[in-house]
Amino acid sequence: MHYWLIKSEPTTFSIQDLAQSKNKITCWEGVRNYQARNFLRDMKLGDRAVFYHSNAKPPAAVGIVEIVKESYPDHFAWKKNHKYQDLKASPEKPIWSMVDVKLLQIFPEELSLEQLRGVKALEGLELLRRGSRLSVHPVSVAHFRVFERLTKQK
DNA sequence: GCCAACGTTGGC
DNA sequence: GCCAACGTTGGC
Repeated sequence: MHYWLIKSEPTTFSIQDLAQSKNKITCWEGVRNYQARNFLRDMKLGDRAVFYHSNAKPPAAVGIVEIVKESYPDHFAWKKNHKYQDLKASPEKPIWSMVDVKLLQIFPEELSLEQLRGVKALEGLELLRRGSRLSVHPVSVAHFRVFERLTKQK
């Protein structure tokens, strides 16, 4: 099993929105960065990911999701006038991928970016790297365990 | 609203 | 293939 971190702006799609989705499952559409897309394609059934609210007040890790469907074409890329439309994509040449994720847990208390930066055991986490913008990236087992431990302490 | 740190585009 | 210009992300 592998672990990941996925970012979403809560004004676009928050973890509360996920909690209210049918079966608490959503497709993770709209990734338009090749590196992030490639990580989506590496995701396997049963993998878990930290759900992170970017551009939020405060930015914070807010819960855990499970991958319930492996990568498949992101059809929003050829949906006319859609905000995720990419004119170079088509059903024959999808370019972009998405996965389905299911909510496992909403943290009882958010783990703010500021708080995470203070955790020594999280050193090296991509999210905390200066200038990091990757909206999907791997998290080591050790780092994932730290998130679990931090939520239990509450 | 500012701006650093990217990633992408396109001229050459 | 280089790189300037531009657009985006996302913390602050």
